[in-house]
Amino acid sequence: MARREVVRRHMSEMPKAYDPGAVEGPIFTSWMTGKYFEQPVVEGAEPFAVVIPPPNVTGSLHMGHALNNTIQDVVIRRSRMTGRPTRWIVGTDHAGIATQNKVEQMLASQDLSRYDVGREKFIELCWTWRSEHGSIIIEQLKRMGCSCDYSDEWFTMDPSYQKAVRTVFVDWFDKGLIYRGKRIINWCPRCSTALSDIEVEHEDLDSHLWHLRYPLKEPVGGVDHVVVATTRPETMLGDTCVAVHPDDERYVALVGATVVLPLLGREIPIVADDFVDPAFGTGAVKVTPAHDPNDFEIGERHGCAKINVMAADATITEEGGPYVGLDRYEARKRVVADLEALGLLVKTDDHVHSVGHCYRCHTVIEPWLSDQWFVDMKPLAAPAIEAVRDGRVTFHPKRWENVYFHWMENIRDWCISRQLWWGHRIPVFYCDACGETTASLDDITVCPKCGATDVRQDEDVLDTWFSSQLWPFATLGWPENTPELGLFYPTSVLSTARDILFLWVARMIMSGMYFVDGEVPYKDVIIHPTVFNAEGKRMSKSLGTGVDPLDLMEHYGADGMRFGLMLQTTGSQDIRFAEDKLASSRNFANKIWNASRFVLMNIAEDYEPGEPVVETVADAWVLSRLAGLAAAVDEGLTTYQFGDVARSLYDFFWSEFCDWYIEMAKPRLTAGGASAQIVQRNLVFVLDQALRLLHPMMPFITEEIWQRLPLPQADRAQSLMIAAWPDPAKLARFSDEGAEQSVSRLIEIVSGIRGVRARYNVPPKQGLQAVFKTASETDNAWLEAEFGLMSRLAGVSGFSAGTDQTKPAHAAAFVAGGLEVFVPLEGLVDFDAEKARVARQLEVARGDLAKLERKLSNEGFLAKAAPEIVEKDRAKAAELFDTVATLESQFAELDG
RNA sequence: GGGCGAUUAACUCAGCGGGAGAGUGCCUCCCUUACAAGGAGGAAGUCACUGGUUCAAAUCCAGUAUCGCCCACCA
Repeated sequence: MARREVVRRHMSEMPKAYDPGAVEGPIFTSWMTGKYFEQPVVEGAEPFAVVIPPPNVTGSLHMGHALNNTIQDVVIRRSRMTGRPTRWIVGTDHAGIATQNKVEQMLASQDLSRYDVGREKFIELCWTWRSEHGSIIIEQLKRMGCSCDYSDEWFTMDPSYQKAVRTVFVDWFDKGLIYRGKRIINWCPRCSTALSDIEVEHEDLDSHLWHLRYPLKEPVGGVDHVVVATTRPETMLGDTCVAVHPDDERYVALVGATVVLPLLGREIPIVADDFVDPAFGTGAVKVTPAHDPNDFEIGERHGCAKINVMAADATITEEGGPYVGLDRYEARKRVVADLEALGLLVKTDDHVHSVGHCYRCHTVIEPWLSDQWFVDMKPLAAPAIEAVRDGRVTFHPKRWENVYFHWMENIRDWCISRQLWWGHRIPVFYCDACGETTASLDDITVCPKCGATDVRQDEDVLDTWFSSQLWPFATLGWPENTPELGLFYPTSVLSTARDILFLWVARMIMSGMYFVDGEVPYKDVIIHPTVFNAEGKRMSKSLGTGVDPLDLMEHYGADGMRFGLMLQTTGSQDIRFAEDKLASSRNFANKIWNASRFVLMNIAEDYEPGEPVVETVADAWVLSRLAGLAAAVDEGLTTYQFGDVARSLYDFFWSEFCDWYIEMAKPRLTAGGASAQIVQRNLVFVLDQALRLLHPMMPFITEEIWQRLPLPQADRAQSLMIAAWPDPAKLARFSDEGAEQSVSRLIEIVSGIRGVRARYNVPPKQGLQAVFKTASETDNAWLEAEFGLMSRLAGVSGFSAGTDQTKPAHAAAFVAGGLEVFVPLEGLVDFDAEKARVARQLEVARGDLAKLERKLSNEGFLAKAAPEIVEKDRAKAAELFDTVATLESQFAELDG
């Protein structure tokens, strides 16, 4: 009922310019009210699901989100229109470190730390923070028009999600895939937590290679010291041996000797180890097993002590003797200075080396020895590698599969424990009485082994990515065996940025296959381009190099931003964000608006909705082009070629529908009668189909217009969102090669005449005459039939045509569509200019002809090229030959 | 150290074996009853370089240069 009113809205309500701000809000509300985002499951139809990469609750929309969510919405809306039960699962990620940082900052503003408020209160504050800020990004997705199922919004700390996380942990723990160990991990002294290897960002920094002289306790063969090279001199406080290569003749005699560690006086051995590269530095390595993964290995092999000289905040511990309490960089300075004072600093070389930084706060990470929980990844990786290899999961573009394989085949164990408070607490309980360690789905207070009642839970929480990896099935209700899980798993497409390929994508495949019957979590993975700024730099809020999607939507509309992004999403090329593309898209929206306004304005009072009818070549042409468009769009979306699709839509709508078909339709509309009725139907039909094809990329404007279209009953729907997607197979009936050729020819001739008009500055209102010298009776008939259109489009009021026509005096002349065209211009022709122009054309035509003739006289070409190519070139050569002859005679005439 | 991507018109980018394209910008004309966020016309490119494959190369292969990205236990 409400819809009826909407349809009846008169076009006078359509302002001359499209105003996205006035349209988008109400349209989105109507979608929400209509519950179109929650499409019911239909028996027999193949479900289609996408899980959104859950944005952090701390997040706000940036250009990466804008692009990624446009892609997902395009795919989702297209699927929904094809009638498949379609769900876009939405939600947010609790984002352990990021959220904890936010709340800690908040506390810091009151001069408080998390320790001041305590764990319980702190977690409570995190929940409060989440409820106050966590839905900002969800609202921004709505602003973009994203058609997620907001009625079922997920959060990675929901009770059922917590259950999924615990189920996974306990299962892997019981299977021995999760273990605890004392290892060198990546420690962020600022966040005060361990990080996994892939949460560390390496950056080459200019630094130094310090050469330190370590004295021997007793000289060996006259040698009283060994020189080691290091990039982190402060770690020498934790040195427990010096290593050399066993075959290094310079040092072989020293193996087994004792070094007195400077500054601390500790006696440490010289050991031989294959790891040492004799060519690097001095060939002698100071070994600090507690502060370097390689040194850890060497230390293990030689039974050296592991002395931890650094505290959690990267200050020196008591093990560092006089340096206790100093920050690591202050300690570095002091150690170097003190060694220099002792004459033990041999030299300081400039040295560039790669330094790891925390991916959350960019603090330099410290390799640090500590007790952590790990996942044994190799057994999980094997089936996930296989799934991509055999095509159960396909990456787009495909080359990302190699990146995936490389990482998966060299996968290392995953450190999953974090020394944070906000997150999924590790469900492990220790019994101090009997030493038992238990992983449990439910909290326990009694030791299952000895019955002691003072069990305590592990203090750490899990890596946020540990819970994120469960997203595709935890959001479908797993570990319960829900109907949703059966219907929508595996999901259809995952679209994401490449920087979380390992952190998230790979891990979802591994855990999904492990827990859901060996089934992959999604069939297609789209790795979309990264959006950079105009200078090609990463967009960054802190550096002020970013562009805010909300501002863009303000200026260009949500549709303008979406379409502009889609235009730039081509191949695998990263996007240097070009705002002028958004301006064209906003203009495009305006074009759609005005073309629609024109169509609606020209619908007669007694208009009867109905099927399109081919009355003229223009009708046949536009329907044929539409059929081609539908096929191209459908195919392009299937293969995720978003840029191609956007361009096809743009070109069809603007260049073909607006510039030519609407212009060709005008005389018929003005004339009225049966022909007007037919052309109205065709205009409505083509517009309707075009709006459907445009809808996934430009949902708002298309919906707003579509509601006003007078469609046949069968084509109607409550919303364009759920209207039928144009079926290329059905539209193929409109394909008409002949009509396409005929109109191409017409366009060529009209453009030629317009060119004459522009060259001689003939005012638009001044009519022109045209004389066509044709080659056959067929041409004459064709001209006779199509002249009406031509006259309107080129402003030609009269014509004569025939095989015997000759060039009138004072006429401009050109060749187009296989005809010689003369436009008499009494007194207007500038002979010199015209001569120069014809000469130029002649030169080009002769050049082309010569090139073609050379090709056609090449026996290799004739023998080996495909016959249809040869045929095409022959026809082209014949045409060029005629053109050259014509131009030559024109030139001769001008000469005389 | 290993790998990947890019190099096409002034700018941003398509095209990826057989006629060099688009948008923006620029030049000329036009406020024509859908749209000046518009219409019509136009100028503008040894497709980075070198070699190879092919009847045919912007397109495939190899190498070079420049820029960018990723991976790697680079004391």
